[in-house]
Amino acid sequence: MKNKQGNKIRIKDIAARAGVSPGTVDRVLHKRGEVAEETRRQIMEIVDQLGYEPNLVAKSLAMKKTCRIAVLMPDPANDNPYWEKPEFGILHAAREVKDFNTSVSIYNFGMNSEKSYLNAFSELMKEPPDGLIFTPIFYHSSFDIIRECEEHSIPYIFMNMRLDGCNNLAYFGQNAIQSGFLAGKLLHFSLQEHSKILIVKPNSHQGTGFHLQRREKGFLSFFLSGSNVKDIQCHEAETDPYKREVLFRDLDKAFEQYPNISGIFITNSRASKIAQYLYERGRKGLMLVGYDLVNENVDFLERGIITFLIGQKPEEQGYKSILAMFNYLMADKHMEKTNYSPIDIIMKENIDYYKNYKF
Amino acid sequence: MKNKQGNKIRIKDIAARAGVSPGTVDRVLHKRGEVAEETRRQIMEIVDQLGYEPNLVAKSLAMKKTCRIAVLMPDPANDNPYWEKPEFGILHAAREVKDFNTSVSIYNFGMNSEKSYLNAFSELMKEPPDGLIFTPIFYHSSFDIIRECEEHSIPYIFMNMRLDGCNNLAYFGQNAIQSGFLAGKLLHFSLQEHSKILIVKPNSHQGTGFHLQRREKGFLSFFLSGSNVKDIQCHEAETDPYKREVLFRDLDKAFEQYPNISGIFITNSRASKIAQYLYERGRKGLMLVGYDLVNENVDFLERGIITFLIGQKPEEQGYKSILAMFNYLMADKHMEKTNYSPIDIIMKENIDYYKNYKF
DNA sequence: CATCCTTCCGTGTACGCACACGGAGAACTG
DNA sequence: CAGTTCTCCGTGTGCGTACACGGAAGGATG
Repeated sequence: MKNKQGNKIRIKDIAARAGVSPGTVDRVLHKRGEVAEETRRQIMEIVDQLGYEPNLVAKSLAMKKTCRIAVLMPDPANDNPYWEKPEFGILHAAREVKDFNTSVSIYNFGMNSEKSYLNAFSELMKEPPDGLIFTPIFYHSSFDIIRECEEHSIPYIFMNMRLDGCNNLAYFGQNAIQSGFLAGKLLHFSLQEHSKILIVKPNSHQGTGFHLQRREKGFLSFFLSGSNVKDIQCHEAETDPYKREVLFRDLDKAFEQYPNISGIFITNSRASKIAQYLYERGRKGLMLVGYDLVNENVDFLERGIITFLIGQKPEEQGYKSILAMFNYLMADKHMEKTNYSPIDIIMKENIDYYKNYKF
Repeated sequence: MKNKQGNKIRIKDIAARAGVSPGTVDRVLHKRGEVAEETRRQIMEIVDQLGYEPNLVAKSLAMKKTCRIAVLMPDPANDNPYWEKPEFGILHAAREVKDFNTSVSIYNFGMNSEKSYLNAFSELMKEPPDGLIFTPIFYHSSFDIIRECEEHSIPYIFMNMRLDGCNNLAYFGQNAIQSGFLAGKLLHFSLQEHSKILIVKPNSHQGTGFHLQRREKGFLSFFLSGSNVKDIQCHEAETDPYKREVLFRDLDKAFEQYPNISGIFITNSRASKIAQYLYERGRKGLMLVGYDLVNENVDFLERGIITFLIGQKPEEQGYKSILAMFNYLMADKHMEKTNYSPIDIIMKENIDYYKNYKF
């Protein structure tokens, strides 16, 4: 039998063994001096020997320290329902850490407005938090934010997106290039030889284009690598999937230009819009690969119009970002700098187990 | 700004509002009577109004109650390295709940020995635990175990495998039929028309065969459904993948009988053995689909000899089983009865994000 | 030798909750 | 009306840790 139960070794026990009072042990454990070297050494020996581990429950109860974590992310209500998912994870984590004297505040901004981004940040800086989690969508302003964080010694974590060369504690998000590569593989897998693929590139008004470019890069690199044994060709179409007329016009044009397209890859989460197009135009049998389990996408996946969705566990990204910051601030626990979420391959046959994320 | 921070409403606050002492509020909250109905009503009103939620940290510190959770599962050392994974999750959960007066003890048995199964159970029943988590591998003995649990009023959770018609609190595991169905889809996807598939059926000495049968059933049901538009044929071969000579002999025989097999599906976690066979025999270009991210499988997946692995997050199954039992015993939180783990589709291109499970 | 400071350590209180104990007052008994 | 029981409620202590405070012993200083 393997027993992993509480050692039940308390500060008091160590004190008794060492013949001192609990206060002394505490001073040693917290390295706040005022203990004779000989006594310190002896106590540390007993600590190591008994394998003392502090009771985190009692610790947090006694701790006066409270910590405030701020989150700066796009508004799920205004822009893209995708952002409900990280928010869901964040709220879940917030509930878990609430009783540990930790509060979480979410500040939202509009994805189309760099100004609202900076406004939300200065709003949260009215009471500087102990740690910041944010999604650095806008390139230049993000560096302003980073600078200000570093001036105030506020540690920060990137969620969902990241910038290179920063002193962020960590990044929780996806490996966009690799996910694009995988998308390429999936289409290659399911298509006949000499097929043609259309890559739909949303002309992003904002900084989020960064991600999309990487996905595309990964996608293309699959077909440029030796893996393209089926000699599949890629074409591109730039459009605005948020505007129905524009999208339909651009897709019509693309199909006119390349009539025998049999696979489509779209680099953002608007695959449902393409699916709607295919449905209305009566084009069947095409493979369609996109990103993210937003409701509309899930619908079309279940109806068989979207073939694959690539998931990235956005709920988990939010959840883990909060917990990592919490552990860093309250327990001095450090983390890996890069934390890629899994690249989930989701089809009609396994969507059921992904669509409602359970913690 | 959305703020999800601690309400900071304590029993003391409620007492002050109601003009009574904290002890009275406590009696009301714990429904242990000795409070005048009028007072009770008034206090409950304030509780609802202020939205009081107990501080779980302080609660568990003050709680005298301790709880012991026992786990009964196959020995990872003796049998199948697969079982290291649920154990990993269990140990992780054990660490998290340790400071909440909860201990976790793991009892192992050999998958080939129904006797060791019952032995381990009676061993753990020497001190009956407050809750039991187990993998009901052996059909009949499992019902003995269940009966004894119910006599002692010990709640139990099925992990990884389950029996129908029981009063288990919950099941954490996979949907074996659906995962087989998905495997069928994957092979169908990646094969040409009129291909032939070989299903390798391990002749399981033990009760674990249950799972394997369901996977096979799901697999076949895909090809029997209208989905088999490519007219792919399935053949079967029973063998013992644990014994190299037997396996090689049986596979040689199968390839002789059906020379143009281009896809193989194996229903348990020994895909690596088939891969080894294909490698040694120089058979390339076959699609091979199997289960579980045990090291050998991961190796062959990375080398491109295994095409797909189906994962089921065994670490999470272990972790969630413990946490669910903990929440049930210590916080009266109830759970869903059926908790399927996701059916992860894993290829060479996304294995990196699955092989080392991170909590 | 009195005074003061330094070094080292013990004691006490608080964190929010659970629960045991006991006490005040009403109600009931003989 | 003294004595007993019962109802309802306040107080106190402990869970394991953090930290403030203060105290004893010893040395330094005048």
